[in-house]
Amino acid sequence: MRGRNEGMGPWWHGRFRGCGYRITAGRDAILDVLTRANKHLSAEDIYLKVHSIYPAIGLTSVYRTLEILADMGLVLKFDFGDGRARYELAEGSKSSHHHHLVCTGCNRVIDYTDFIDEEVELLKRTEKGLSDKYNFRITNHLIQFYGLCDKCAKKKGGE
Amino acid sequence: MRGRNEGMGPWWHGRFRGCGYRITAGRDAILDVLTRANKHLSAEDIYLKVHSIYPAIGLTSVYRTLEILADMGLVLKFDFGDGRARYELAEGSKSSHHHHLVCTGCNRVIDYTDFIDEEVELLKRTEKGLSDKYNFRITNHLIQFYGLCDKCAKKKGGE
DNA sequence: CTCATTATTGGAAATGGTTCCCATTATCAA
DNA sequence: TTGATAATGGGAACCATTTCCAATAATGAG
Repeated sequence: MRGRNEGMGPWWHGRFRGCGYRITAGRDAILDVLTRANKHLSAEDIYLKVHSIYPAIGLTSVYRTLEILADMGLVLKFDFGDGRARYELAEGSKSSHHHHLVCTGCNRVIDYTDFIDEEVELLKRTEKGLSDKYNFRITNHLIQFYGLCDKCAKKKGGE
Repeated sequence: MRGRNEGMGPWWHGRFRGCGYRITAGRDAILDVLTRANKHLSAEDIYLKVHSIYPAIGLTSVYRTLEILADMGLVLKFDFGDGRARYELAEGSKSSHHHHLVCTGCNRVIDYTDFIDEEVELLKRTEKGLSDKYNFRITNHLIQFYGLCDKCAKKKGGE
């Protein structure tokens, strides 16, 4: 039952301290929500969930913390085209590496893990090539497919 | 000098008419700017450029036209993370298919065409698989790499 | 443990890209 | 030419995200 880190707090405390950031109740709560969530959440989603655990939280702090987390690479920030950013914990906890399939009709997002291995393998090679050629330190990649889900295809696409 | 379509107007008139849209001076000017541009432009960039050709244009019309163009697949809309969307003509005119390398430090964007063939080949296969499995009609894909360009890497990344 | 330093906070206001509204104008088919 | 109506543009509305700042809380030193 007990993990290997009893007495030393959650896994991310070390990361935070290592970067000179303080541990606060708000940040604890945000990380808690993110760890629990298995979907990509908007800042407001996160704010609401955190608020029910820790009502003193402010939306501003949510944004600030998410920015820090994204900078540290603990959180990935996505844009699915509906005007608000989505956040999800970078792989490590529950979530495995996946990419997104976005319906441009209803904004539904499907996480897929199929083909991921092949994709990641190619991406690694491409990353290497690009890093060398353009002298970039690549830290991340984004792959998304856009299209219409079955429902939206029926509505719009003829028939 | 003369193209093969003298007398019948620009290439996109047909596409527009085919979709039931009217041809207007503003739309002409917007397409003109987009065709000329070889970079991804923001809506405001486009507005300013069009404004110098056709001062009567309004920003609202630029947004409206871009949305139509994106829906028709003539224009691709990108988010590079700086809070404003970028648009570029889908391949066909000058531009060849490319992907983007985005510097998270200074927001510089590099278009690259290296590795594209391999990537596109894999993407095609993946698209096929995803379409079948999730019953999606995939119309588009997005690949971007994020990282720090040489300059930003020097500033931030130690040294 | 206490204190001082200073990062962090939350609320309200500001920002800024994008969309909405609507009276006016322009396109296009007949 | 004309009528139906799509398209326009300007300003206001919208809304996610940032900024500002005085109050608060986390941390390290003593």
